[in-house]
Amino acid sequence: MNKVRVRFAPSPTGPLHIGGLRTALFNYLFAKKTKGVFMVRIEDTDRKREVAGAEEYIFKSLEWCGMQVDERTTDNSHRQSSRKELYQSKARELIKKRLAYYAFDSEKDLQKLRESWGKKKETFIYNWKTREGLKNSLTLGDEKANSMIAGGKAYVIRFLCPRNKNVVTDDIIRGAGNIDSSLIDDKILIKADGMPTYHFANVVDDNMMRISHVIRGEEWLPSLALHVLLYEAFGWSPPKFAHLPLILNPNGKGKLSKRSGDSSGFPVFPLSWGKENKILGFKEAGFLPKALNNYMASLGWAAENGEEIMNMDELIENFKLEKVVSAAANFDFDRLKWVNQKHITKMSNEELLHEIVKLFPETKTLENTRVLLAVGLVRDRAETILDFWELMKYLFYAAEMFDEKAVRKLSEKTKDILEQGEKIARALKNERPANGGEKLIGQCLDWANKNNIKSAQIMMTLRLALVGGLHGIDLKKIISFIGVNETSSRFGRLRKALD
RNA sequence: GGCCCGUUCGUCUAUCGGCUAGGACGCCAGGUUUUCAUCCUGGUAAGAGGGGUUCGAUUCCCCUACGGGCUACCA
Repeated sequence: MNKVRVRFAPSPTGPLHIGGLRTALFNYLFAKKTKGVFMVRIEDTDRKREVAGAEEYIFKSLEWCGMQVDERTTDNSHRQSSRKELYQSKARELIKKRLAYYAFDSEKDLQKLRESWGKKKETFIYNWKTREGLKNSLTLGDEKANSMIAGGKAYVIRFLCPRNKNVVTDDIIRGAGNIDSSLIDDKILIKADGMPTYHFANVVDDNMMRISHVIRGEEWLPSLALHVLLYEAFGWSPPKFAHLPLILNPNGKGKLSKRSGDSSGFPVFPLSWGKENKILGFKEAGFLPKALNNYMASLGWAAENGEEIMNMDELIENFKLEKVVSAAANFDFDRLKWVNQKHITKMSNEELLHEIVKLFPETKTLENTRVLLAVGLVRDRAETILDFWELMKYLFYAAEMFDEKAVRKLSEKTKDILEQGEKIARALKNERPANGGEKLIGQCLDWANKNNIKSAQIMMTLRLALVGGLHGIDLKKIISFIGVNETSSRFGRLRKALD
């Protein structure tokens, strides 16, 4: 078998979203699995839709996800816009072979035709059915067409789609298919501005770049027959195709979109985007790239050994293109969070701290060993990296506010409890910090016992004083971490707050 | 409208004609945690409908329904 060469071919029309990223991932996994080459090609043939910064965003996103591009040029050649002349000369080859022709119909004319056909409840298609009544080099003759072009008349180059031909297609994921070529239109190959359309540039480039497998989204399935016809027209053998299932909105209605992410409160982009990075990405929301990759891979594919939590190496190891499912998958944010949490549990405290510092620069001002210790204390509770600061804040700073609901649960003996706590804490000030929690809580419970106070009540009171709410890690661990002095002062703070 | 693709628990999926349909997320219950989580144990819940083929269909074929995609000088 020839060496595998695959490409991820996005359009720089905006931030890459999770659908495109998943396509990139499956290309990458397949390339790595087969020791092949992973390339990126920027399909920027529509200058009107090009968005500044989008290309950079694509590369940054791939980098963040850990998908290294194997062949990356230093010039412009990864952009289709750099190859305008090539496509034009290729289109002329087809004209010479009488497999393509010039057309002069204006966009307005065509639009009118579509409208009038629409009124008849029919669809206008520019092909065998209609081309003979339209303005093109087939009806006008070569001579006339050439002189029009020489005279500066705007033109496009169209593919002369054969009639009544059964086009057989094959797909690694979906198997064989066949389509009647009479249904396909004479696709524009070269637009009036001289740029190629997607279909043409795509076929020419895949051939020139010796792409072995085209792995792309399902939305391209309807044009597969056209592409096959194009390869045939050139006499090229086509690559193998694999059309990936789409990622749908959580409710299954439509392709996953930014809008649904907004309204349901989850990101759809890997990195932040927009003015002042207004739109949050998965990165900023505290997701690990390996978790995102893991989750994206699970949309439409499952490892044969049943493994659910995999890093990139394991994904590559287990990946099989032919095992990708053909049905579209609904995006499920809850499951992504679970995958992320599982990846967090596999990381060391040091690795976690490294990630936390990136999201919370303020932690840099704190003593490193203390933060590391805190990370170890709270790590089991984190779903995302973004959760960490909220989870360990109280280990570094006393709460500014006390949870109101919790305050209402306090008994009339609260002040006694806190005063007693302060007394016990003061008496323990020479104790080794590590023992502080154990001793302090032990003595408080003894005292509570003797004074007819329920242990649950005293624990709740002390927790509220130390944390500011009724959540958080074991009280003994908190006290040992912050020390008896700080503990005493926090007891005092709550006592004063209740005055 | 036309064409294409799809349809297994609410969700992601397993099943290469033998199924008491498995796993995971979520949800519910219990246990651990003197809190909240984590964690553990258990539970809930599915092959769209109708025809074939077959000794036997979730699995193969056809029809219908539903969903999605495409139908541009966008990709």
